Amino acid sequence: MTYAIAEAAHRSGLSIDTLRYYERIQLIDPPARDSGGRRAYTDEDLVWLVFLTKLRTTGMPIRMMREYARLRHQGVASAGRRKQILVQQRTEVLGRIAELNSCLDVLNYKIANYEQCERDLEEQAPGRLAEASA
Amino acid sequence: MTYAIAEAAHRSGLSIDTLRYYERIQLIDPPARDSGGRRAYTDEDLVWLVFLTKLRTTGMPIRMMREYARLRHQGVASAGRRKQILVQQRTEVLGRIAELNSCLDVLNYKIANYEQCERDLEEQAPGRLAEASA
DNA sequence: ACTTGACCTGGAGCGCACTCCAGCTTCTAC
DNA sequence: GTAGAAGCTGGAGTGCGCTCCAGGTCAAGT
Repeated sequence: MTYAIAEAAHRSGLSIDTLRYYERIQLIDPPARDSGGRRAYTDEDLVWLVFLTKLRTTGMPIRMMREYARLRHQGVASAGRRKQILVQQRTEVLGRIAELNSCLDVLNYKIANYEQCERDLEEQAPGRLAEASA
Repeated sequence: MTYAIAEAAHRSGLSIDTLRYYERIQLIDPPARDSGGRRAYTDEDLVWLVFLTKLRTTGMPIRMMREYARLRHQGVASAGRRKQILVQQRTEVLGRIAELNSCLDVLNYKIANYEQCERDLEEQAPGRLAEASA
């Protein structure tokens, strides 16, 4: 089973242009072509694409994804380095989540402040207005 | 107490250039100037800067931070809209955290796979090599 | 035969968020 | 009074990750 580029785009969540772009920068191997010279993506291609989108979602720069892709071609010998990249990325993700949680605290604090302000307004006791507008 | 731009940069974690840039695009109000025409940031300026960095960290686009900054000048009347922006951003952050957690699962799965591969190698039973190199 | 639509290529363009630069002024320390 | 550090301005440049475009090919339907 193979997929035309539009279908591969649909299934991977990437755009057609992005698929071609990823190929150009060697994030993905050039897929097979059909008789008319059109790209024909395999399920295997799709699995790799989906994994790439996961790495992208973690914020991994394309440069590093390229390295990972390159290492993959070197087979088992590069497994150590590949694992290292993933472990490093996991650390980044954990850090990022922690960072976001900390920002979430700030947002929640501010929002609570606005809500208190709203309640005060209803009670005609606008004591927190200055605070909320800061 | 006021701070020269270098000190403000240090305390906010932004670069000097970024501080001037934020001023130019009206994310921050032009700070007071000292007798020599140099920027003199107040503690209040710093508080706002730090809050801005929090919003940036959540991934809020500068365009929206600008809107928030603009609304601030309109005082209490804009509190509802400001709260709305923060609530929306909180939703985004929660979504982003969920997304990152899902990617984390993938990373953990892959890493576990590599580790299993390493153990297999030690035991001279390399059955998972193909899987890990995928 | 011909239109239509999906796909092809190489290359240019874009939006974002900075970051850097040249050339100038101003304060501080010696 | 002079050197050096820090700051100023307006504007250009950068890196990233796409995204769009012109001009062409190919295959299927009518």
